[in-house]
Amino acid sequence: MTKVILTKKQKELIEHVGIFFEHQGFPPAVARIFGLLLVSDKLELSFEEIYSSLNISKSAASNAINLLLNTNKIEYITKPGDRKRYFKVRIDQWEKMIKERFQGFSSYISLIQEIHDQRTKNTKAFNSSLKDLIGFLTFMSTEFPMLYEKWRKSKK
Amino acid sequence: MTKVILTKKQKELIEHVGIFFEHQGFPPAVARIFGLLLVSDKLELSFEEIYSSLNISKSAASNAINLLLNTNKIEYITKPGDRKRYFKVRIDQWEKMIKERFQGFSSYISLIQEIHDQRTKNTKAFNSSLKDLIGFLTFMSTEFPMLYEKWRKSKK
DNA sequence: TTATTAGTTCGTATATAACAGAACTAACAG
DNA sequence: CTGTTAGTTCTGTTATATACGAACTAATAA
Repeated sequence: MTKVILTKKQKELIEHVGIFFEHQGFPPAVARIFGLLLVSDKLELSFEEIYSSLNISKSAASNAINLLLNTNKIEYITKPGDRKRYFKVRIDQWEKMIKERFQGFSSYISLIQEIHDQRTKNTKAFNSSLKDLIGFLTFMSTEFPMLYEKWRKSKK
Repeated sequence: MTKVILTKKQKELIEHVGIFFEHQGFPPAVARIFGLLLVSDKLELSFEEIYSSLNISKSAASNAINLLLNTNKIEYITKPGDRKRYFKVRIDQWEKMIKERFQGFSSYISLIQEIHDQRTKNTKAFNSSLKDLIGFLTFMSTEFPMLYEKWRKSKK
C-alpha cells in the first residue's frame, strides 16, 4: 500500500480533472490517473503508487496506463537497479495535442467539401453557405501555423 | 413509406458523415439524420421521410430529432394547412459551432491554471511548462476573434 | 530452487447507451 | 363521434464499456 500522500484539495482536483478528461472521451480510470499525475507533488509515480492512491484495481490501472502510453499522454522512466517503471505526464507533448485539435479542421474541411461536391445545384443558398464554411475553415487552418509562430517569437 | 430517393453515392456519404459525427460524440441515429439532412437534394424533410429513409424506428427518430433541435443543429418549418413539421439543418449556426470549439479552450485554460496554482513549487520545470501552455492557450483565445474579423473582412 | 515483485491477461459482473416496437396522445378531418 | 395523422412516451432487449479479482508470467532476489 505505497500510497501517495494527497491533501483533500488535491483529491478534489483530481476528480475535477478526471471529469474534464471524461468529457474529452477518456474512461474514468484513465482520466483519474492522468489527473493524479498532473496534481501530485511527486511527478514520477510507480504502478503501485498509482493504483493504490486511486483505489482502483491493478488490471484497471494496467489497461489505463497502457492507453495513456499508447496515446503519448504519459511516458515512463526507470532507475538503475530498480525493476519498477515510474510514470509521468508527457508535458512536452502538449503542443502536439493542441495541433491535433486543429488538425481536426482539415478532416472537417474535406468532409464538407465532399458533401458540397455531390449536392444538387438547385439549392444555391445552402451550397453557398457550405462554401463559406469551407472557406473559413481553410483560412483558419492556414492562419493557425502563422499564429503559432507569432506566439513562439513573442515568448523569447 | 414516403422515402426520400437517394443515390448509392448519397447513401454512402450519409454513412460517412454519420461516422464523422459519431466521433464528435453523437449517437449513431442522430449522426445519420444530420447526414441525411446535409446530403439530401431536398433540404426540408418530414418526420416520416426521415425515419423511413434511414430505416430507423419512429421512437429513435423522435428522440434524435429532439436532440438535434435542442442543440440547435436543426430547426423546422411548417406549411399552411399542413400539420407536419419539416426539418432542416441550421447551416446559419456553423459560426457558433466553430466558436464553441474554441470556447473549449477557456475551460481548458482555467483547469490548467487551477492545477498550476495548487502545485508544489519544487517542480520548477514542470510548472513552467504548465505556465507556457496557459500562455499559449490564452494567446490563441485572444487572437481567434481577431482572426475571425480578418476573415470576415477579406470575404467582402 | 523458492519466493517475491511488477505487471498482464482472462473471465466475469454491472451499468448504461441505443434502439425497436407497441401503446399512447393531441389535433384535425370527415 | 370516428378515424387518421404526426409525433411522443414507455417498456424491454441487446450491445458495449468499464472495471474487479484471480490466475498467470517473466524477471530478479535470496
